[in-house]
Amino acid sequence: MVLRKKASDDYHHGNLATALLDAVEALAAKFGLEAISLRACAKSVGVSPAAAFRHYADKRALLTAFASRGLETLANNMQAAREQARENGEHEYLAVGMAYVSFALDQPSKYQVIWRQELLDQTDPDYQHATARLAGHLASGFADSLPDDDPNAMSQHELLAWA
Amino acid sequence: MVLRKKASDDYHHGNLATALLDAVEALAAKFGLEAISLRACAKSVGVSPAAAFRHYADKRALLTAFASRGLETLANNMQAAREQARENGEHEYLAVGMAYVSFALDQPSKYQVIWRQELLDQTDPDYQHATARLAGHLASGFADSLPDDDPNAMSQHELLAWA
DNA sequence: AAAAAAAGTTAACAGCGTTTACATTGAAGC
DNA sequence: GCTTCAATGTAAACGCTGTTAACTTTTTTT
Repeated sequence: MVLRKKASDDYHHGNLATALLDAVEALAAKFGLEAISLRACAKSVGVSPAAAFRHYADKRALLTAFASRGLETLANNMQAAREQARENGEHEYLAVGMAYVSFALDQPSKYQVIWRQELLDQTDPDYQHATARLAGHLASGFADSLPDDDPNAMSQHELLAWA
Repeated sequence: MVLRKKASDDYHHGNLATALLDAVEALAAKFGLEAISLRACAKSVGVSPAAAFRHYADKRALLTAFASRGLETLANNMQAAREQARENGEHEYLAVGMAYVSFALDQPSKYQVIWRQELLDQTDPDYQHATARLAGHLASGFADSLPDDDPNAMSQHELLAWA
C-alpha cells in the first residue's frame, strides 16, 4: 500500500480514479446521465482527457465502477437497516425495502445508472460482487408478500429476472 | 394527399421518411440499438446525412417515429388477436398477452426501442397516440389475474406505472 | 413561363471516445 | 545520491457523431 501526502501537487493527481467517479456523480446530478462524457469528467477534475484511460479501460468501465460504488453504498445501507430492524424486533424485509426506496429518492443519479445495463460491463468483478451483495439482501424478504402498494415490488421483480 | 409515380428517380427520393425508418430497423437488427447513427441510416438509404433533417427534427425524432410505428404494429396485432379470441369465445386478455410476447420475441429490436424512454420524445403526438392505443388494449386484461408465471406481468406493471 | 416550395447537396462546426508518442514524476536499487 | 523504472500525466491526432448553413435541383403552384 502506497500512501501519498497531498492530492493537489501538480502533475500527479494522487487519486484520479475516485476523483473521476466523483466527477461522474456531480455531472450526472447536474446534467443527467445521458450528458456524461469522459472529456467533461476529465476537464471537471482538471486533467487531460487521455488521463482517464490510465485508470479505466474505456467509458463503460468508468460508468461500471460508478455503478458498483453506488451498489455497494446501497448494500451498506440495507445491511445497516437490517441490523437495526433486527435489534428492534421489526421485519427485516421492510427495512430493506425502505433502504431501497430511500436510496432511489435521495440519490436519483446513482440509482438510475445502476439499472442501465446497456451502459455497464456486467462481466466486471467488482460490479458482480456488488450486485451479488444486493441480491442477497433483496432475497431476504422475497419469500414474503410483495404487497401491491409497495413501489419497489416491481423493481424486485426486475432484479430477480436479471440476477 | 400527393402521390408519386416512382421512388427511385434520382434527386428526389420519393419516400425518404419511411425509408429512413426501414434503415433504422435494419441497422438495429444487425448492430443493435446503441450502434444506430443518423449518418449510417442516411448512407444505407443512399442519401446525404443532412437530408434526414428535412423529415425529422433530430435523431430523437427519428427514433420516436420508429418507436411509434412499432407501437402501432403491436397495437394492430393485439386488436386482431382480440377479435379472433372473441369470435372463438376465448379470453381476450390472454390473446393480448400472447400478442405482446410474440411481438417481443419476433421483433426484438422494435420491441426494445419502445421502452427506451431516454431515447424518445414523449411529447410527440404520434407517439402518444400509439401508446394510448396500446394502453387501451393492455387495460383490457388488467383487472384479471396477472399470473406469476406470465413473463409479461412485469411489463404490464411497467406500462401502468409509466402511462 | 415564372415563382415558390420541397427536398436534396456539400462543407463545415464542435464534441465525442480513443490511440499514439512523448514528458514528468515518485519510488527502488545500487 | 544518482540511476533506472514504472506509474501517471500531456498534446496531438483519428475517425466518428449530431447538427447547421448556404446552395442547388426538382416539383408544384400560380
